[in-house]
Amino acid sequence: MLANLPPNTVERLSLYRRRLLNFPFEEKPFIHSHQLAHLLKINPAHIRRDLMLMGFSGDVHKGYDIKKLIKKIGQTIDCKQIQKVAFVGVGDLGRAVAAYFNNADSRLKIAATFRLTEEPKTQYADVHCYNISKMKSIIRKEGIELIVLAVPPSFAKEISKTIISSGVKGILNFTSVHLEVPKHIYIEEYDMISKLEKLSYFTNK
Amino acid sequence: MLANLPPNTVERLSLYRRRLLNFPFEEKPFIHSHQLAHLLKINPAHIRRDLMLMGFSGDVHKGYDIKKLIKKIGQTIDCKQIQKVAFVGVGDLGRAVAAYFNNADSRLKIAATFRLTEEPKTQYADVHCYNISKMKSIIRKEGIELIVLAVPPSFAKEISKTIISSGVKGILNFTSVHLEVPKHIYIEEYDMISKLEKLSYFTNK
DNA sequence: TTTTTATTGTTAATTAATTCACAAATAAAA
DNA sequence: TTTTATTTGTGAATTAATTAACAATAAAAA
Ligand SMILES: NC(=O)c1ccc[n+]([C@@H]2O[C@H](COP(=O)([O-])OP(=O)(O)OC[C@H]3O[C@@H](n4cnc5c(N)ncnc54)[C@H](O)[C@@H]3O)[C@@H](O)[C@H]2O)c1
Ligand SMILES: NC(=O)c1ccc[n+]([C@@H]2O[C@H](COP(=O)([O-])OP(=O)(O)OC[C@H]3O[C@@H](n4cnc5c(N)ncnc54)[C@H](O)[C@@H]3O)[C@@H](O)[C@H]2O)c1
Repeated sequence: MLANLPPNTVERLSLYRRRLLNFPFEEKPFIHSHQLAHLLKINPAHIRRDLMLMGFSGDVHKGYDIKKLIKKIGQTIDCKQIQKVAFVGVGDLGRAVAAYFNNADSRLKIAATFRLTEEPKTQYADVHCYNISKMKSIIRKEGIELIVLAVPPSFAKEISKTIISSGVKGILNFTSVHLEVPKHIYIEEYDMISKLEKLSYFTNK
Repeated sequence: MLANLPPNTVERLSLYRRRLLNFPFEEKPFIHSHQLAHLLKINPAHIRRDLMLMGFSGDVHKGYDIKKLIKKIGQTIDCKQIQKVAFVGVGDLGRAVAAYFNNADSRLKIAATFRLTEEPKTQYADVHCYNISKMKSIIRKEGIELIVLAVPPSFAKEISKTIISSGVKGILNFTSVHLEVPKHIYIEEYDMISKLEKLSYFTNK
């Protein structure tokens, strides 16, 4: 359980949980590996293997107890205490992610959002939206460890420097800008266009 | 070049292109594998291998000619003719992706967007925004092949049925809902929260 | 009761992805 | 001219991810 899980397993466990939370488990409290696999379009052996890595067991006939599984995934991948997240840049993308995030059950908590001006709104995702100039002090005061960065590309580099010097542990970078970060900061990037272009390539054979 | 490239290579080639398009190649027309690798935080051998798979060669001392490389990536991963894309759901997320998309250079073209009502705006990303009721006929009339789906979860299943029956080839599904699609339709899903939860897991060791 | 059927847990096998390592090439330095 | 230093291109090695396979189990059917 405390063993180091492979990155892909961690990501899948998170996906299993989200799907299961949307599953009518009050009526159907158990699920088989092939059923969950079907929902996620992956191989059933994958699921059994991932759950095994967590040390989670199902019933050989009933399958997996969904409530227990959701709980176990939490114990495995969630941090022990609440870990605070800030959104830097709350335009279309930041707002979409923040809203989506607020529905998700986990031990991550949005503690602040930052943008250039405080107007016209001072709250997003039920937390205060501060002017970017207050970012460093608030990250420190609140003990924010994770950042979702979604500012316009032209500001990304400059803002990332402030973020890094505030002592965060991880950044999910949505800007397409290369950020120079020290090794102890974990950075994850994502590009939706590359997904679309991949889709295009493979639909054209 | 027409060889089947590994999925991860296709995705990376797209990323290389986006980074290179943001690179000042008018002043610095060549780039070395280790420089590009640094920008993308990957291994230089990775880059050399991916370019080799495309059949692209660099100069052993100057490195890779950036303009030529961008062109070669296009010839390799872009479709031959323009391939049309529609955005179904143009809320925060759909708008963010559509706007980002419009900056990106490729042979994909947003041909229409759809949402529940036509008000208050009838254009997004410079194309007309139609009422969802017109989706099927417009997908067919325009020959739209790819869909970016970003509607509220409660509508996703129903809307996906219409999309499928319209004869598209691929769907990039941002809703967290399981969609039943026939095998000949390529579907790609993405979940930002699982990325954040992964970030959380690995920043906590 | 016995047989059939289905599913888990797990090891082994396979496949895919990544990285290493180095020959070949050649510009720049000595 | 000769040496040194780099960097590409690529096969080989390694590592990670995925899938197959099946013994063990026990419910359900016969
Ligand atoms: N990776 C992807 O797939 C992807 C997809 C869409 C958008 N993007 C990128 O995400 C970023 C945000 O996109 P968007 O559509 O939400 O943009 P947007 O213009 O709607 O929002 C930008 C946000 O950043 C804030 N901001 C602007 N300047 C700032 C500053 N100096 N300091 C702090 N905050 C500032 C604005 O107040 C606003 O909240 C862009 O960089 C865009 O290119 C990436
Ligand atoms: N995968 C992820 O990481 C991720 C992240 C954020 C949001 N999401 C999901 O993406 C979707 C969109 O999120 P959002 O924040 O943009 O939501 P939103 O409410 O801002 O936008 C929804 C859009 O869908 C349109 N719509 C509503 N009902 C419709 C119908 N019946 N037919 C056609 N269009 C309809 C609306 O007009 C609007 O344009 C949601 O399902 C959300 O859960 C996923």
